[in-house]
Amino acid sequence: MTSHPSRPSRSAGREVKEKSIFDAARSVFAELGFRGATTAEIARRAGVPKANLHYYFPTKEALYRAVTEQILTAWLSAASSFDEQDDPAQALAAYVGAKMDMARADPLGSRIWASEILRGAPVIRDFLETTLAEWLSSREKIIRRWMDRGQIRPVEPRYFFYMIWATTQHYADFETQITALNRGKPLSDEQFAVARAQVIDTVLRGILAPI
Amino acid sequence: MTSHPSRPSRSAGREVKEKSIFDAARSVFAELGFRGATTAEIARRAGVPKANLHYYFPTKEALYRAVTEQILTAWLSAASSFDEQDDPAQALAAYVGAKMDMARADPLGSRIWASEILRGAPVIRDFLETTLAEWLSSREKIIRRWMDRGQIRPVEPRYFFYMIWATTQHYADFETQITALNRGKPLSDEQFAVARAQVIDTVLRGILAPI
DNA sequence: GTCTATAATCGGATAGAC
DNA sequence: GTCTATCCGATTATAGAC
Repeated sequence: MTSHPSRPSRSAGREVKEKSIFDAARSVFAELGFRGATTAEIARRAGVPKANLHYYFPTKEALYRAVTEQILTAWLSAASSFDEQDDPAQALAAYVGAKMDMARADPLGSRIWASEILRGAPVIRDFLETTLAEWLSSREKIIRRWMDRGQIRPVEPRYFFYMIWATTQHYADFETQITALNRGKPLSDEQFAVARAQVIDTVLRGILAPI
Repeated sequence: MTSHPSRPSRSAGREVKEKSIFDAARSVFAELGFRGATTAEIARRAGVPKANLHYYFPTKEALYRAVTEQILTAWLSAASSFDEQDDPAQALAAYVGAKMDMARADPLGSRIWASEILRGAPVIRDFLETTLAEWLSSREKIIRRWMDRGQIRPVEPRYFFYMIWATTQHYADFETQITALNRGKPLSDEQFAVARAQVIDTVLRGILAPI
């Protein structure tokens, strides 16, 4: 009975193989985008025959959607790190720090997002227009409250968030360039820690009202 | 004699057609990257038969190299906007402003650069490791001189430049996302002017030593 | 569930008439 | 210089044996 489970989810081997395909897909999509990626290359990196890949994920698009789905889920959980705290410095430092940690922990996710945006966001457009837009609006209100209280300088909240997103994601999306400018070596943990602290500090100094 | 010039450069029609292919290539490479782009789609957008494209640019890679070549040239001319002036605020404001203007004037160039970095920079790697690295080193010295004089706060110059690059290029690379977050409308000239001013202001406040 | 073989289509590039 | 017709390798996906 258990040797040939009709429902694949029962098999532990399935999960392992599915994950290796999934991970390989992430790396190929991150490098080459949806159109540039080939199922042959994904299968090669996963170490499975191409037909096997199509058994687990019927089409290239289904695989791509599964990958983006996971990225949006991860984004949602990280977005909550921006809590409505009373102290803007503390809240912003936590948020920017979390974004830097994400870029470090999952650079591929950031790159797939970037690539999807570059091609016009056909798959995640709805997410951008609904979930992301709502999130941004709600945070905008918090920022404006801080401004009204004189806790931060007056800024246009949207452009302020774009700066945070751009700067933090840059460490993932442009890792190739950063490495090339670092004598060919990826940033060490120590270097990244310095960059992380400096990004937080510069962002805060840029927006906090001088005492 | 002139009706069938042996050297194509003699023909004015050639320049027009070459440019339309070149421009179409820029837009397709910016959206889909080198691998994702197809010569058929480039020819379609240029309004020429595919074979005609291959007459002017023998291979897809030759066309891509011509496109990147132009981007590196544009970068070099913009890089000089960071002059060794005595006043850091003035020099940095000019540089950041110039970068914002570039992102607005030529978003495609920025996107092609981003896409090239995402795939590991096979074509511009040498440029990154030589020209760009040297430029960064020389500017780093200027920044350190300003720090020594107490004109700006102590920062790691490299990460400071990464923030400038990331933030300014974000307006080109993530235009799709920014538009989606702006009720589906691209930033107007007025909105962009606000963003531009705010980016300059925030960067300066983040690094300038409080008086 | 797995994987070799293959169908069907796409994409880069060229031949050769005009 | 231009462009239709076409070659041929690459690519997505499936058939069908195991």
